[in-house]
Formats: sequence, structure tokens, C-alpha cells
Amino acid sequence: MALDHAILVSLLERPGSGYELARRFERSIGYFWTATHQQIYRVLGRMVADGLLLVREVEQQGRPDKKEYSVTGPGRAALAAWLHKPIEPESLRHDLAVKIRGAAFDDPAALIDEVERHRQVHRDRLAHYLAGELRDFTGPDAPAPQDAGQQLQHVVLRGGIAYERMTIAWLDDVLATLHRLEAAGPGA
Amino acid sequence: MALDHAILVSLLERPGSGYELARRFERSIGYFWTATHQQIYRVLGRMVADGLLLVREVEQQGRPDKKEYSVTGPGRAALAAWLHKPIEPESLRHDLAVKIRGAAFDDPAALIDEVERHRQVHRDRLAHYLAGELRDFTGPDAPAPQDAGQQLQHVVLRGGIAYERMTIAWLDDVLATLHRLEAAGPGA
DNA sequence: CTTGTCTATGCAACGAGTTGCATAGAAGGA
DNA sequence: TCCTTCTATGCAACTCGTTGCATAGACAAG
Repeated sequence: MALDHAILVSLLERPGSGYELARRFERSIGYFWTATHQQIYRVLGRMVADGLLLVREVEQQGRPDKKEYSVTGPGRAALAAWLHKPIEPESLRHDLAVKIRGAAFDDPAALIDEVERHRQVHRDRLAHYLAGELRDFTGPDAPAPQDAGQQLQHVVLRGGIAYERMTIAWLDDVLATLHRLEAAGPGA
Repeated sequence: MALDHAILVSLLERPGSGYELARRFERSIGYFWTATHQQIYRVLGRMVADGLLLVREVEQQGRPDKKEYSVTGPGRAALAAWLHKPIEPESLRHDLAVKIRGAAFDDPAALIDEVERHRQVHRDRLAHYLAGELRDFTGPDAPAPQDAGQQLQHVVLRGGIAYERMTIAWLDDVLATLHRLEAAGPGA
């Protein structure tokens, strides 16, 4: 149930509606956890029923009304309990790696376009992360004395940046390998 | 259904039983995809029903009999079709990052042990991968002229190595941040 | 001869995640 | 007026993944 905890963290950082949460999961939180709005609304309903969250109807002008969620005492306690409980180191789920090994039973060169497309996506993500870092942490407009929350957000963002850089370098390695195989013998 | 494809790739590399597949998913395939034996047996049954795999009963001595699975023509075709179809670049699912951001609402220093434990796991994995690389690819006992399959397996392994190195470096960064917060103000 | 371990296979129940579909208010442009 | 886009919420069906449980053959140790 890590989505519950991701929602608790996000709502503690700032209360918001299901819609706003969904947008955050496309942005900063989405660096390390993803969720669709359908999933978010379902979980929000359950967490309110469990007393972990509070809902407040907010009337808006120029747009539909919304429900703003915030974390209750029990919600905060549930997060603290999870924080103190060890978790299993995550295991990778990397489809592209399956494809690369599978390419041995097909034409390796046919994968080149796909790998290049993935590399471009990771380049874009890296650029997006770096822009966010400059805006929120290292740029001239960033708040100078940063509190614990900001420092922790920054170190997580640095993790995302390191991940994208590593992935791009690895995909370059993959592409070099595929080109070498293509040159050596097509369909061997 | 990427588990299907991971199974197809693994069985093309070498036919085997569900039990053997489960062991492989704890080792080489498990570098980039995980699955329990329960899941594997269920999917194997479905894939046989769909004509993607063949089963052969194999009598053994000194241990229970087993069922050996191998890939059929349609199975190979299904894999090829998947290889030629673009996939979405994977999104991260990183519980520990959620915990790190959540630590802002608890005691950041309380996370230090947990992060150090994770770092040790990643150190162990790195050592395991490096030993495998030496044994299968770069050591004196490795086969010298490597075919396409071996080169592709090697580049995937290099990806696992790069991932573990990056993760260890990032966890060092996280630990430095947590220690800094601890020194600055406990419970601030 | 019982207990434990390794090999080997599987079911059942549940929870997590995805996909498709549906509704509706407000604004702006064709 | 209609069409599209953005905000906002949600249900239903399905698939994928996890957890708990169960069985059983072969061997080794006590």
C-alpha cells in the first residue's frame, strides 16, 4: 500500500484535491511513484473511510467545485508507523531489458529505433528535472535557507537526476552494442 | 503481460521447468524482472493453453519428476510481435524515496539505519553482478568469441551494474543529507 | 523413524494497478 | 450554437501481483 503513504506525504506537504494529486503524480511525486486519477480517487475514498484523511468541500469560481483533502492525526500516525517499519529494497521492472535480451531471437538492429526513442524520453526527463532543480533549489530565485523538507525533496530529486543520467549512459552502451551486432552480421 | 515475454526469452535461452524458471527469476532474469513461483506456474499453464509453450514430462532420478517447457513457433512469433511493438518507458516505483520525503514529517535521523541497510543490499547485489560478469563475460574462463545472445546478456548486466553503482552513490548522498539534518537540529 | 531441507507443483483469496467508460461545470473559439 | 479544452469526480471490469496454504518425492542427519 505504498500509494497510501505517497498520498499522505503529498498531502502533508500541501493539502489538495484528487485532481491536484493526480497532477502532482505526473510531476514531482511522479519522479518515484505513479498513479492514475482513478486509482487516486478510489484510495482517497478508502482513506477517508479509515479516518486517515479529512475532506472539505471547496466552492470555486470559474471552475467546478472541488474536495480538498488533508491528513488527520491518525493519518500522520499511520505514516510515522510505516516510516519506522523496514521495507524490502525494491526490485527492478525493466521491460526494455527483456526486449534487449529477446532481440537475440529476432533482429537486434530492429531495436535501434526503439532504444533511441527511450533515450530521448530520458533526455527530456533529465532536462525537466534539471529545470526543476534550478527553479526550486539551486537557482537565484530559490529560497536560500532551506528547511528539512526542502533538503529532503532536493536529495530525492538528485536521485531522479542520477537515475536519468545513468539510464542515458546505459542506453548509449546498448546502442553501441546493437550497432556492433548489426555491422558484424545481420541476422546471424 | 511482460512476464509472458520474460518467460519466452528465458525459455528460448534454455528450456526448463517452472521451478528452474523461478530460480532464474531470483538470479539473472531477476536483475530486471521478478516473479514468484506461484505466478510463474499460473502463467505457464495459460501459455500452454494458448499454444505458446510445449510441456514435456521428464522423469528424474534422485528428485521428483518435472515438466520441461519449451517455446513453440507461435510462442516465438508472439515474442517477435512484442519486440516490434513500441513500449512505454517505464516509470519508477521507489518506496524508499517516498520514505525520505516523508521523513520531513517525522524524525529524519530515524531513517539512517534503514537507508544504510538498503545501501548494504545494493552493495551485495553489485558484488554479485560483478562476480557474474567475471565468470561469464570478462574473466579468463569466459567464452572468447561471444555470440549476439551473450553480448546482449552482457549489456543488460552492465545496466544492472550501473544501476547498483548509481543507487549506492545516491544513498551515500541521502545519508550525508540525513546526518546534516541530524547535526543541524534534532526534531526541528 | 522422525525431522528438516531441497526439489517440484499448484490452488485460493486478496490487493494493487490498468483500461474503458461516464458525467458535468466553465470558458473560449468557430 | 456547437465543439473543444480544462477542471473535477467517479464506477465497473479486468488483469497483474502478492500472500497464505497445501501436497509430495527424495535424501540426509539425528
